[in-house]
Amino acid sequence: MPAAKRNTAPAAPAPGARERILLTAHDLFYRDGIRATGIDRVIAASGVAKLTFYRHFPSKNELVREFLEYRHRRWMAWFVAALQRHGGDSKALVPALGEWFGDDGYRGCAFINSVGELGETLPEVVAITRRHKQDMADAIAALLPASRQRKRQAMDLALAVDGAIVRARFDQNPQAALASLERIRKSLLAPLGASSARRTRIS
Amino acid sequence: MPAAKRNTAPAAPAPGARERILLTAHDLFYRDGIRATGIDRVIAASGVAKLTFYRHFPSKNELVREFLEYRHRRWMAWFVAALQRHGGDSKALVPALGEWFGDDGYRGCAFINSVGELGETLPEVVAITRRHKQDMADAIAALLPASRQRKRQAMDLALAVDGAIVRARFDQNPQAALASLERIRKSLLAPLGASSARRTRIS
DNA sequence: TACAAGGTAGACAGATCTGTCTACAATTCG
DNA sequence: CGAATTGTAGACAGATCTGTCTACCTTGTA
Repeated sequence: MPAAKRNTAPAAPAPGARERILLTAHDLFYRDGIRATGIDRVIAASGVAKLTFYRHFPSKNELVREFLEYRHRRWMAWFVAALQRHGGDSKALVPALGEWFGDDGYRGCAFINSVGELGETLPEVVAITRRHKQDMADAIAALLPASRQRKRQAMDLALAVDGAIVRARFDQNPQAALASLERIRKSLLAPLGASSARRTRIS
Repeated sequence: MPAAKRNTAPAAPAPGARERILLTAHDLFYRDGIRATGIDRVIAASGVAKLTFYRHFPSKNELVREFLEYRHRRWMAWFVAALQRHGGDSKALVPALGEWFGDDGYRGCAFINSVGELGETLPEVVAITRRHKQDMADAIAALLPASRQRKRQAMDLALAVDGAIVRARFDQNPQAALASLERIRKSLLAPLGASSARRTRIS
C-alpha cells in the first residue's frame, strides 16, 4: 500500500516552490553553514518534493550560487535602507550595523563565511564576494562628502566594517566592535587627520 | 591473498605518529576547510593506520580542538617574530602581515574560518577564537608606546587587522588591504588624532 | 626470553549525502 | 477534451564519512 492517495498539499500550491526553496536554503545556509546543510534537509524544510527541487536547481552548487545572489540583493537592500534611516551620512554606519549585530540570528557575513568554506572548492564564491564587497564599499562611499579621497576613504571604512562584522561574530557582545569602528571612522574622517594634518596650514 | 607481509613503513618509525597526524591535519584543515576534510583523508595523507589515529584522537572534534591549539601556538610564534624582524613598533604591523598575505598558501585566518564553519556545531571554537584574538591584540599592544589609551588603540588596530586579513583572502592582491590598514594605523596613532585634537590647544 | 606498547592493514557498520528514477495527481491552457 | 506543465511521495544507487574491530608485526625493556 504505497501511501495511498494522501495528498496533503494541493500539488500546485503556487506560492512558488522555487521561492520557498530559496528562502529555506537561505535560512539554513546562513545559520548552519553550507556544507553542514544537506540537500535533504533543505528539501524537507521547504516542504517540497525532491524531483521538484532538482527541476529548479540542477545541483547543490547551483543552489549555492543562487543563495549568494539572493543574499546579496537582500542584504544590500537592508543596508542602504538602514543607513538612510539613521541619517544617511557616515555617522549612520555604526548604528545601522548595530541593528544587525544585535539580531539573534546574526552569524557574521554570509560571503566571508562562504569563502572560508568553499573558496577552494567553488571559486565563483570568491568572485561573488568580491562584487558584494565592492557594492558595500560603494554604499559607504555614498555617505561621504564628495572629495578627491572619497573612494579611498570608503575602501578604508569598508575594511574596518569587515573587521567589525568578524569581531561581532565571536565576541560576547557587539559593543566593543561598534566602538572600535566608530573610533576608526572618526579618525579617518577627522578634518585634521594624520598625514593630511601635517600639510594643513593653521589659519 | 591479503597483501602478504608487505611492510612499507618500519612499523614504529618514531618521528611521532601524533606529530605527523597533527601536521597533516593542520595543512588540510587550513587549506580546504574542516568539514571538507574527512578523517580518512587525514589518515591517508599522514601515512598512519586508522587505529593509530583513533588512539591519539578519540574523535574528529578532538582533532579539531588540537588543530586550533596548535595553529594558535604556531601563528603567534610567527607573528611576534615577524613583528620584531620588522622593527618591533607599530610600523612593523603592515610589512609583517604583508609576508603572510603574500604567501601562496594564504587562506585567511584559520580561526575566523573555523567559526564560520563550526560556530554553531562546536561552540568551543568560538571560545578558542576569542582567546586567540585577545592574544593577537596583546601582541599588537606590545608595539605601542605606553599610554592611557594603549589597550584601546590595540583593540582598534586588531579589528582593522581582522578586516585586512579577510579582505586579503578574496581580493586579487593584498596591496589594497595593506594600504588601507596602514592608513588606519597612521590615523589612529596620529599625535593630533580626531577627537583628542579638538581638545588640544594650538600652542 | 617474554611481553607490553605501539605500530600496520584493512574489513565493516551505520549514517548521511548527492543525484536519478518511477509512479501518480492537479492545474492550466490550446 | 487532452496534453503539457508542475507538483507530490519515496525508493534507489553510489559515494563518503565517522568510528569500531580483527589480525598481525616490531621494538624496547624487565
